[in-house]
This record gives sequence, C-alpha cells and structure tokens, in this order.
Amino acid sequence: MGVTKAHIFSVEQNELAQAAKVLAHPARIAILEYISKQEACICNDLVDVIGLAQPTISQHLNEIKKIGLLEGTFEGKNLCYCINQNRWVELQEAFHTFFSNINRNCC
Amino acid sequence: MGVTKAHIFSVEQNELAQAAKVLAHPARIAILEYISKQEACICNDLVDVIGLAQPTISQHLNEIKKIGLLEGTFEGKNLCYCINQNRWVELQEAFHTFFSNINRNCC
DNA sequence: TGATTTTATCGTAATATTGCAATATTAAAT
DNA sequence: ATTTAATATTGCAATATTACGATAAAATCA
Repeated sequence: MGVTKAHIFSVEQNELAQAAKVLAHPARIAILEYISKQEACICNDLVDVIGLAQPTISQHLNEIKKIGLLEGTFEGKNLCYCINQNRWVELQEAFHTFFSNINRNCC
Repeated sequence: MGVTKAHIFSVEQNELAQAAKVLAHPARIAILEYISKQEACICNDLVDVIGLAQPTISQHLNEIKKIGLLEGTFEGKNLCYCINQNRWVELQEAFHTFFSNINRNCC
C-alpha cells in the first residue's frame, strides 16, 4: 500500500479499509466463496479449484486469517479451514453500515 | 497489485474485488463518508478535511470515479462531486449478496 | 525408520500503490 | 488580457502486493 498515512484516519476507517483490502483480490473472493459453499471444511482442494500455486494460496489464506475470518485446526497435514461466523457478521455489518449511511442529495 | 491473474476468475469475482479495492484505503472511505454527509455537493474542502496533499486527493477521487461512484460536473474551477446513487446501490447489493451467501457449517 | 503428503516459509522478480513537489490546465474574476 | 483559484497530470521515491520455485516443517503411511 505504498506509504499510507493510516494515523490521520479513524480506527473505524482504517478497519473497514483493512477488511476491504482482504476482499480486494479475486482469488480471496473465490477462496471465501468456495469455503462457504462446502458442507464440511476444506483442505487443499483450493490449489486445484483456484488455479494458483500452493505458496500463493497459502499466502492468500494468511491474509484472510489476519483479519480473523478463518478458523479451524491448523496443524500439519489435513488442515481444516472454515469461516469464523462472528467475525464474518462483524464485517458484514461494518460494510452494511458504511453503505447505509449515505446522503440522498446531489447536485 | 503485483501480477494478479485476473483472467482465471469470474467477471463477478473480479468486479467485487475491484470495488473492494476502491474501499481498501482509509482516505477513500473518509472521502466517501464526507461527501455523503454533505447536504450539497462539495468542492475542495477535501484537502483540508482529509489532510492529504491536493494531488493525492485528486488521485483518490479518480480511483473512486473509475468505478462509477462519483458524478457531477467536472470542469475547471468549482467542481461538484457527488455520489452516483445507482452505482452505490449496485455495489451495496454486490457486497450484501457476497456476505449473505455464506454457509453456516464449520468443523 | 523412511517415504509421502500437506502446508508454511523464504527469497526474489514483476508490478501496483501511495504520496507529494512541480507544473499544467481550466474557468472565473478583475 | 492578466491574475487568481481549483483541479488534473507528470515524474519520482518509498513501500506493498502478487506470484512462484525451492525448501522446510509436520504429520501420516508403509
């Protein structure tokens, strides 16, 4: 993000931007959509499903983890990823609030 | 964005990611919040309100324009920016759909 | 134990983003 | 016609992102 002056903005503004940044890549959208469609949790079908190399998928998962959107067991073989529902709802509400607080006036 | 392989993802995934990218900077969140709070349209109070240099604000406005979120008259002096309501609602719904289509199962 | 499988990490190349000074452009005001 | 004010554009430095090959780590299997 270059040299963003995060400190001149509010915590809320930075948090929403941070969440948006995680969604700002189609691979991460695709990963979240895929995980959300599985009945059970997934392991590394992602490499095949998404079509990016394994280290790249791992990096993307890490970005998603960093804002708390993933949970599950992360040890050794046969990992299990799933979406943290509470965090999901939190972000959903943050975006909903942002989009709702809009003035209807224009020039 | 480095070397994103956009072509391996769907149009919808790319569009949502593109919209998220615009929201992925606190300055752009702040700009949109500020414009949305004004009764009338704004000109360049933004430089003072946001606290970034004029060229930087201009760049951020351009990013927001590129996804069609701003409208108004854009000529010479005394510009008038406001939010394109239709586009706003479109994005709002895109995010809403994304956040709603989530499976409740986990491991 | 040794081989295999799954995920993470490191290193690095290519590209994108952020921010600003300097400068150009545009339109109104004098 | 000049000056002034508001935006846009250019160029550049600093930093971040994306992607992948190579390799490490961790757990299971034979």
